[in-house]
Amino acid sequence: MMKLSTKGRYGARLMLDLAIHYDDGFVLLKDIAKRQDISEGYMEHLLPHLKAAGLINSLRGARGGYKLAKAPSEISLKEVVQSLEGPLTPAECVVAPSVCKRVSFCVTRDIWKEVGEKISQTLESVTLKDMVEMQKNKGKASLTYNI
Amino acid sequence: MMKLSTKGRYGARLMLDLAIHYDDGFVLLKDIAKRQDISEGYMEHLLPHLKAAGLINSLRGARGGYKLAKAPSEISLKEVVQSLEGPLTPAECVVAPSVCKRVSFCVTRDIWKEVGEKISQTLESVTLKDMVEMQKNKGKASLTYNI
DNA sequence: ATATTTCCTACTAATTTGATAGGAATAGTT
DNA sequence: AACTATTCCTATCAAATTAGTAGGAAATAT
Repeated sequence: MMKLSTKGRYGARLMLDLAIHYDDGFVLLKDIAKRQDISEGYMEHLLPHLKAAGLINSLRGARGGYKLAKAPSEISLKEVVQSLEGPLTPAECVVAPSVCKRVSFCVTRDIWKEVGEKISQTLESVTLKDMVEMQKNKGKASLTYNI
Repeated sequence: MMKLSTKGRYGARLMLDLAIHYDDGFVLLKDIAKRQDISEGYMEHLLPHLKAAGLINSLRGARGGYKLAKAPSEISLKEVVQSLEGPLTPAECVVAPSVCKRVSFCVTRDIWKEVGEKISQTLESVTLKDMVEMQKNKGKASLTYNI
């Protein structure tokens, strides 16, 4: 149904959490899981992908944990989602022409390609820093209106 | 993986085929299936959705078949995909807030919503007529370069 | 040494996806 | 009226994907 899987969705929240705690050194997965209300065991599966993409660093053992490999302003949501979900295109044929013999004359493929580019652009325009700012503003709003 | 299912992909091709044969009256599913190289039995499952969305008309019995309910220029790809895949949003929470208790303060949700709007805009800007034109140009190009 | 933490692999349950099958209802044709 | 062609409807099924659990090995600080 044209949906992100939990990989992309949880991954975005995980990285936002790391961005919020960017100045706190290494952050425990346990703590992220608790704050984000995501199963620690499942979230563990996301980390190798984020690490392979050069987005996070980790330290094992006591006092270990995870932290961003770059400043929040240097990491776009596109990198995060792409590292977890693969190519941001709505159809496989765009990125792997061999899956369909109609690629050379298929009009829908051209359109799927365009849609993928729009998705990429949108996600690329949002950095983790932007998201932290958005979060701060949300907190302020709820303080103003909900109390 | 942020992909359309075959419903959306096959549906787009089905509707393009109907648009190409818009002046030929009722078109046989059998013929569409043959031209598009899609299993007739499977494609049958797409038609009720397209009909419910008011995009096609059908006639049973001998001399029956399917045809567009409106001119190709009056049908956007968005309507087609949406009728088959449901809401064009990358996360369920955007359209069904009850699935997650974090919606009120979740930043990622705001972003998923924005991405969904971009996808909608892109698909809405393409009509079946546009796609027919694209197809014609492709045919011309292949005639020029491939022979 | 010991406690803590990441890291790695295997397994499993649930859901979704893609597809097939059989026949009922309908509309033209002879 | 009988016949043929077609849409329409429902049930079933296999394969793939997704989401999650479990157990323990490797590494690091104290």
